[in-house]
Amino acid sequence: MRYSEDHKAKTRQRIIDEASHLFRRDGVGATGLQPLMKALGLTHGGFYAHFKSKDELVEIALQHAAEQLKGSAEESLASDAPLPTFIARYLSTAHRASPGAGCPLPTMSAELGQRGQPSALTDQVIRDRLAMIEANLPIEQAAEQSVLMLSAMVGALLLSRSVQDPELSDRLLKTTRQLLIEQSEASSI
Amino acid sequence: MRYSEDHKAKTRQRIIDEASHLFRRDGVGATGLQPLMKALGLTHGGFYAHFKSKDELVEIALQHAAEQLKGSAEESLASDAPLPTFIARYLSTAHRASPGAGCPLPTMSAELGQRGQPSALTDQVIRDRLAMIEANLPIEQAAEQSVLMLSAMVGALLLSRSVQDPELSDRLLKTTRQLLIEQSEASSI
DNA sequence: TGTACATCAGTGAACGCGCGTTCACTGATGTAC
DNA sequence: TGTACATCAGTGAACGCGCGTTCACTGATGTAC
Repeated sequence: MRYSEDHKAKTRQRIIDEASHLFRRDGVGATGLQPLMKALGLTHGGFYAHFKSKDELVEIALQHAAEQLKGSAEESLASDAPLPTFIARYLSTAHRASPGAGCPLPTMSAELGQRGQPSALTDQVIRDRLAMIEANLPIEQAAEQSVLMLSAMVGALLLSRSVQDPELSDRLLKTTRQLLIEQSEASSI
Repeated sequence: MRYSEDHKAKTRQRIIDEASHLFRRDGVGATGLQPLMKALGLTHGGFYAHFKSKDELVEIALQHAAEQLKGSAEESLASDAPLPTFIARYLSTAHRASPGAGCPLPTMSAELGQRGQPSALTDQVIRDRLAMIEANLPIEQAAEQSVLMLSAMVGALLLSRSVQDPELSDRLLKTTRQLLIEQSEASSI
C-alpha cells in the first residue's frame, strides 16, 4: 500500500514513542519487538524498514526520552522556585507511578550498565541534569551539592518503586523530597 | 553416583553463591540457568533437584546477598567511626568494581520492581539499612537523614557504574562520599 | 569376605516458547502515456 | 480520461537460538545378607 508523504516518518515516530515508554516501564530485555509492533497495530517484520537493529532503537528511544525530560525540566525552570519545583516533580507520586513517561536513569541505567557497552547517552543525561541543578544552586559548593542531589533523587525514586509496602515507598519519596528542598532553599538564602 | 552426606547441601550452596553473584552482576533476566550450572561444572537438568523454579532461586539468592551484606555492614559498626566507615566502603571504587559481590539494591531493585510481583525482601533490605544508618546518626532528624543517605548511596553507586567516562564516574562516587561523610560527622558532634 | 540390591545426585535429550532477524511477497496509490 | 506500470510501507512465514522446565536414565557408593 502507498501512504501519504510523511506516513513512514510518522510510523517511525510512533515506534520510538512506544519503545521509549516500554523500555523505561518494563526494561529493555523484557520488551520484545513483536509485542512492541503489535501494540502499534503493525507486524514485526516491518520493524527493519525503520531501524537496523533493536540496539539502534534502544539508543534512539533513550535519546528521545532524554529530550522529552529536558523539556519537562525546563518547565520547572520557568517557575518562581526552579529547583524546589524540579525536586518536587521528580520525587512526586505521579512520577513514581509513571516510569514509562519519566526519567530513564532509575529504570534503565542499571540494565544499560550491565550490557556489554553502556550508552554514552547516559553520561549526557547525567551531565545535563547536574548542570541544570548546579545552575540553580547559588552557593559555593553547588557542583558538589548537585551530585548529591541527583544521586539522592535517582536512588529515592528507584527504591520507592521497588518496594512492596506503600508506606515505606511514601516515606522514601517524601522524606528525600523534603530534605532536598530544604537544602536547595537554605543554600539560596 | 553416590556422594558424601553433605554433598548435596554443598552443591546447593554453590548454586546459590554463583547465582547471587551473577544476578547482581548481569541481572536476573540476563542470567540463564544453563550457563549458571555450566559455570559450576554441572549440567542444567540437575537444577530442579535443588530448586523448584528459577523464581525460587532468585528469592533465595537475594536473601543470601542480603545476609552477606549485613555481615559486611556489621564490620563497619565495629570501627571507631561506624557510619563514615560504612559510607566510605559503600561508595568505594572496590564496591563499584564488584557489583556481583556488593549491595543488591543498585543492581537488582529496578528489575525486581519491573517484574510482576516485587520481592518482600527488597523492603527488608531497605529497612535493615535504614535502621543501621539511623542508629549511628545521633541527631534529632536521624530517621529523615538516613533515608536521604541511603537514597544517595544507592543512586550514586548506580550512576557511577552506568557511566562511560571514568572521570564522571569518579566524581559521582567521590563527591557523594565526601558530602555524606561530612553530614554524618557534623551530626555526631 | 563377597555379592546383590537400593539409593539418588547428577546427566543430557527433548519439550514448547518467544526472541531478534531475514526475506519473498502484497496491494493501494502515484505517475506516465 | 483511461490504462499499464513502478513504488514501497507493511505482511507474515521462516531462520537459528537460548530460554525454563521435564524426565527417563546412569552409575558410584552404602547397605543387607
